[in-house]
Amino acid sequence: MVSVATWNINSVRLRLPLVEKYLREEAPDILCLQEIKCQEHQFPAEALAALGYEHQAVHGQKGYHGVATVSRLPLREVSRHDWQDNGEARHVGAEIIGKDMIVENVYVPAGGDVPDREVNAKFGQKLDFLERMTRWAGSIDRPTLIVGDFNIAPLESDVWSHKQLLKVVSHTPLEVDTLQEFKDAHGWTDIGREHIRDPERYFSWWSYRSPDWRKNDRGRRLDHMWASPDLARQAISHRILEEARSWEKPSDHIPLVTEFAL
Amino acid sequence: MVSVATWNINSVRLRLPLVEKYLREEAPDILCLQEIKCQEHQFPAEALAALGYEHQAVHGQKGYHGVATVSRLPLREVSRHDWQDNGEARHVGAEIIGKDMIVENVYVPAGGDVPDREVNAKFGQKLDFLERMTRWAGSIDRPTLIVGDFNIAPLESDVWSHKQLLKVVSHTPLEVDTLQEFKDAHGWTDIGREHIRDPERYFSWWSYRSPDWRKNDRGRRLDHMWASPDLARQAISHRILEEARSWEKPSDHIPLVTEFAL
DNA sequence: GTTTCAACGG
DNA sequence: CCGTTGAAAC
Repeated sequence: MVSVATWNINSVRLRLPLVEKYLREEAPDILCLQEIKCQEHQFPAEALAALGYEHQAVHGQKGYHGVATVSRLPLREVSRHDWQDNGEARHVGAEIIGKDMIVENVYVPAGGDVPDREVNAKFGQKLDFLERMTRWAGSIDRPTLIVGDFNIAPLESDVWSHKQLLKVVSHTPLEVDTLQEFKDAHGWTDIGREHIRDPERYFSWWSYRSPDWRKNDRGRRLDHMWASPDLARQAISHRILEEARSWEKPSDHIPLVTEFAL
Repeated sequence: MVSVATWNINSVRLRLPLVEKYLREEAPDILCLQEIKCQEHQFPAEALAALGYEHQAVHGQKGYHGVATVSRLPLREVSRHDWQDNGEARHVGAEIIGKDMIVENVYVPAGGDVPDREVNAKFGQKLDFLERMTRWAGSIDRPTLIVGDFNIAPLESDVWSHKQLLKVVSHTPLEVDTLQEFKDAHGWTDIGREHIRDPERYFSWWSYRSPDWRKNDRGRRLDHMWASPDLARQAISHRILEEARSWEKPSDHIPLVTEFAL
């Protein structure tokens, strides 16, 4: 059995107590964090090692972005893709020793406000990032799990209002199509949606700007766990921790976890 | 009996819990705050009124400086001097209704790093401020108490090292002389030094930068309470609360309080 | 060292 | 709304 979790933590230093709480209470074997917002030497490596997560692959940068995979199982960092080719720390790949699984931890760019690559360079960069991921996906030759903040909610049931979000970055048809191309390039299985099936409501993020997140529930599913076909068949459970959105000083994202019969 | 306190609070919003603690435990009739660092609409008026300090004269500005006098006794704001003539909120004057006392609450500019008006405009502004106060002092015709952060430590026993601070802004002979001219212009009595007499050590401020403030004790007396001659004769006690420098997330200044037989 | 602001990114 | 940086001020 191997359990893998993913969580956009929005500053791992500020929210170290929440990460510790999560690891203590949920105890996944592997936790993939995005938006750690720190450099590698600032990552709370000892605090997480003290909880048993002594195997770590951290790709940080100053102030923005940054991803980290921490694990109770031995792990070897195998890649740091820069799919935007701009030096931002948005990916780290790790091999889980003795488990025939590669864990790709990714933080797709948010893409700015205007869904038009002509007027908003960030939107173009987001699409470029996905297109380069798609090219990369064709070369995968080992059972792979890719998780993280994809910053796209592909299904109607992935957002609180399909109609109101059609022109909002994260749910535009162009982004959804571009993500679908990535999906097809390797035949990924969307594990989350295998277990919480469309059209059931499934959100992983609620904006800080929208007050009373539980009552108004204006969420989106921006975080994902996708597996290679063979690996996906080993996924035996998947759950999300909505209550984490109500913790003291929360991240705007919640953790997702999948258990594999490995 | 009327007790008046003064405290440079270094952000009243951030340190509201400390102000509340002080008011609950020491219960002066009047508290003069400096460096409230907020606009008037942001001042925690209700919280202080709830403790009985419902009479308030607040002169705030965005982000910097700002003074406030809060009182359990009825009070009427009577002046807001701009002795720098640059719009900064560094003074508020209030009449204590039925007590024949004007309370002038002042925050003298710090004066920058270099004690030379030619190379450091802020030092010149500080001296200008004091000179304009001196001219104003000649016109005082009612029993007056002037308190606040004067940003000058005039006596040798007002600093941890007279020799090492002779060229440090706050203790230069030029500042001390300029302050003395202000003192002479009205015949102010330095109430603090009436009760904790030179050459006894008397500090009201310890820099955040100097670690272990209690052990190294590199303090200065920057905060003062000066009274008109007749009023000074009514001062029956004066004390300082050094322990406030050790409170959680403290101001770098401590509160001073004087009790008057009025 | 501590707090403020402004800018940026989300 | 929340977090980061970097400058300015004390």
